[in-house]
Amino acid sequence: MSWLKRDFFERDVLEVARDLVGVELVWNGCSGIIIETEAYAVEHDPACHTASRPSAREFVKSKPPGTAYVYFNYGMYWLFNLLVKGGPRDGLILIRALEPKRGIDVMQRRRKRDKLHELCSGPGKLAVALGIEGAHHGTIMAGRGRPPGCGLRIPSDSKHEVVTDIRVGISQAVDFPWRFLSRHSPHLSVKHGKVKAPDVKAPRRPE
DNA sequence: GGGTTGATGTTC
DNA sequence: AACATCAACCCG
Repeated sequence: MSWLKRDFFERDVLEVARDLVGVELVWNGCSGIIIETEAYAVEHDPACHTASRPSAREFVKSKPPGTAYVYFNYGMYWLFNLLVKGGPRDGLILIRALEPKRGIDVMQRRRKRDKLHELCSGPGKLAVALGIEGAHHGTIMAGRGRPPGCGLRIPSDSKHEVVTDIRVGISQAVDFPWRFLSRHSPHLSVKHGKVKAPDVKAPRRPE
């Protein structure tokens, strides 16, 4: 049982996203096994923040691999990502679901839910459960500078059948098969990725 | 079950 | 205006 080091995040973003399934995310007294991730690539991926946000490009440029990229979405939820950098493809990996392990009572209180499969079965949910907020943007999660309470650990008994799927909840590059999940886990977020149907209520383009 | 909707605020 | 979400609510 050892902490992931910085070089884990110095590889191709898809490889890292797949390898994170089965890894324990440890966060200030709470933890869970990562069972679902999504990869976003810095280059040639319209769904990645770097495609539209200068601040995200600056983050990638200035931070070391293994740094937490935390942002606020839909006016309500913090989403937790990890920076991959220094391999063939740089990117950000969204942590989408955990199997709760440690600090379950604390997570139940924060989530106001008792059932284990409702604690961390989604990226917004797991941030609430772990107590992740904007102040944690930039937390170093591997290598030198990592706070003692936070990190990524390889469990001794990691047995996961990793399945690939398309990414969830986006409207750009919807068909990239860059979602990775542990098959049959009861702690996943949504069941299957689906290509969004055209929105009939979308405003028509003026003549 | 599945589909729909409102809550909410940051970024560009 | 769009947005890497969630839970409550409807209907059946």
